[in-house]
Amino acid sequence: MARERTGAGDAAATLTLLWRQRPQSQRGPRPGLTVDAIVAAAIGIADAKGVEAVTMRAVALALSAAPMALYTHVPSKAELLDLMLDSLFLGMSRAEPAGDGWRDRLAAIARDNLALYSAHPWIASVATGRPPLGPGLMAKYEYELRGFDGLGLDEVETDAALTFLLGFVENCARIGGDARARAQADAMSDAGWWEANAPLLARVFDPARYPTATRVGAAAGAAHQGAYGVDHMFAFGLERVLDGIERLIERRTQRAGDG
Amino acid sequence: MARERTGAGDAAATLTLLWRQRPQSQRGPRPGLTVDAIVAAAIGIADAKGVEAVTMRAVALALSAAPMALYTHVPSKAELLDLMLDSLFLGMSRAEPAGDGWRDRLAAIARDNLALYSAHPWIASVATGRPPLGPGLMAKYEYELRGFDGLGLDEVETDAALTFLLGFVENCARIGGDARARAQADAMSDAGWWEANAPLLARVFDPARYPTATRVGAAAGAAHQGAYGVDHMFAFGLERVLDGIERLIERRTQRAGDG
DNA sequence: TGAGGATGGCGTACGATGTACAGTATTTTT
DNA sequence: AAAAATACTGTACATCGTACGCCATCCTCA
Repeated sequence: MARERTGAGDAAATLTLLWRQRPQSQRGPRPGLTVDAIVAAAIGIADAKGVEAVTMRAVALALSAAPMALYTHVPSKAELLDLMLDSLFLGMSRAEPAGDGWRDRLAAIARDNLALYSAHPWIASVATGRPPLGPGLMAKYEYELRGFDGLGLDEVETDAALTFLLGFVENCARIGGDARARAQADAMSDAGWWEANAPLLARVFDPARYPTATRVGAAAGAAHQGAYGVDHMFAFGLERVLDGIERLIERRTQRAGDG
Repeated sequence: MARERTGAGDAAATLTLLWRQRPQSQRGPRPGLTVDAIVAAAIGIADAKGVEAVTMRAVALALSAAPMALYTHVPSKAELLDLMLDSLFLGMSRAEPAGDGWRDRLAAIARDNLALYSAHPWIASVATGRPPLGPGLMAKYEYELRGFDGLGLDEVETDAALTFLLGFVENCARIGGDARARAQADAMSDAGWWEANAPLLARVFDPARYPTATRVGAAAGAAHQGAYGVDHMFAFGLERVLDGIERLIERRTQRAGDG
């Protein structure tokens, strides 16, 4: 029922935390906990039981510490979520793309992002808002921008195109993650849900009033049975995204030739 | 800190509620509350103070009722959110598009959806998950599918293209809504945030390590100052989306000519 | 060889949330 | 007039993030 947001804490504190710039003093007892350990434990819980299971109490329990002990290292839960995200960004694959052409490069970026969401479905429900400007995001941004090298787009266009591509992937991941979460919660797949509710819907729904919706909905529903739905959505959308970017590139190349 | 999800309740109960199919019996005291009144009050609170302010207690207070009185009419908060959404869908503009060509039709659909998100920014953070299969969504789906009439796409392609288009708009709305919410919470715009944190970031961030990110980020940051950022993102992305769909249409038309 | 001070960690407690449960009040039906 | 069904209310509970104050530990300086 509850969903979390990132980037809500004090900005300066968050930045120094993300870049691990806190000067470690000598006085005082040895820290038994570390930021990295806390982040790792939180990610583990999120992967295993979803974000809503990531409570300060649960994270502390996983580390055999008292709940309030976490606050020595992390200002609040919002910062913890930022740290979790950036940590995963930092760990993403950055294989040097073997210049297979820009379409393959961008498709690989999209697939890598989808894989990240797939491994950690909770990211899609947390990654909204201002992204954490940590080393992970920076490395990711740098790497992904390189995929646009030599396409003739200017800086603003490149950033917009990347944002467009990533937004598409995130949207797919969100829908896919929700579908999976629901299937788990209901112990019933989307297809099963439809079958269970079809007769009920038939009683209230007048096909004559919504002819197009009836026709298209039936065909789309049949085609999207099971987990195949999101895969198809991703494949279809990715082609549209790349075609759209291709048009932009063509126009820019043409303009450069004119000028 | 908390975000809500829809579609979590009992499916059959939700459907009868969405379509207002509950048989009203005669016995017992006159109802002082109605589903519509509850939904309207909840929407009012969400518009004024955000979804997180929509608590059962707050909605009840707005209706001068006790918190638990709501549960007579609405099974749970998840259903209430479903009802809020479907109610807004039902109220959307459905001007018959004056056949200006399919690009204008789809652009109008996108703009109408963006306007809805703009008037009720909280929708973007609630509209995840299985959509409420109520009269509002049905009417919306029917209307929007009509925008694809005569393009030569089959049913599955039409549904996929519409989902693609709407997903793009929702993503824009989510980012825009978050930016606005942050600006309100911090009493500081995104631009102001950047200025305040730039020196701090400069201390931890090594431009030599991320040359592309530095160059593109600076240009994109300058271009996206203020609220213009999301407008630009929407305009840019919409062109890409329509270009991508255009390619698909071209291919289908060509195939039909071949066959 | 202490004394002082900074720091890590903990126990308790508070306000907010959704909602279960057990009534009470009000109306129609028998 | 009694019974049954319905609308509403008051209280209570588990769970969450986290403010606050206390203690234990360790370095540093006298």
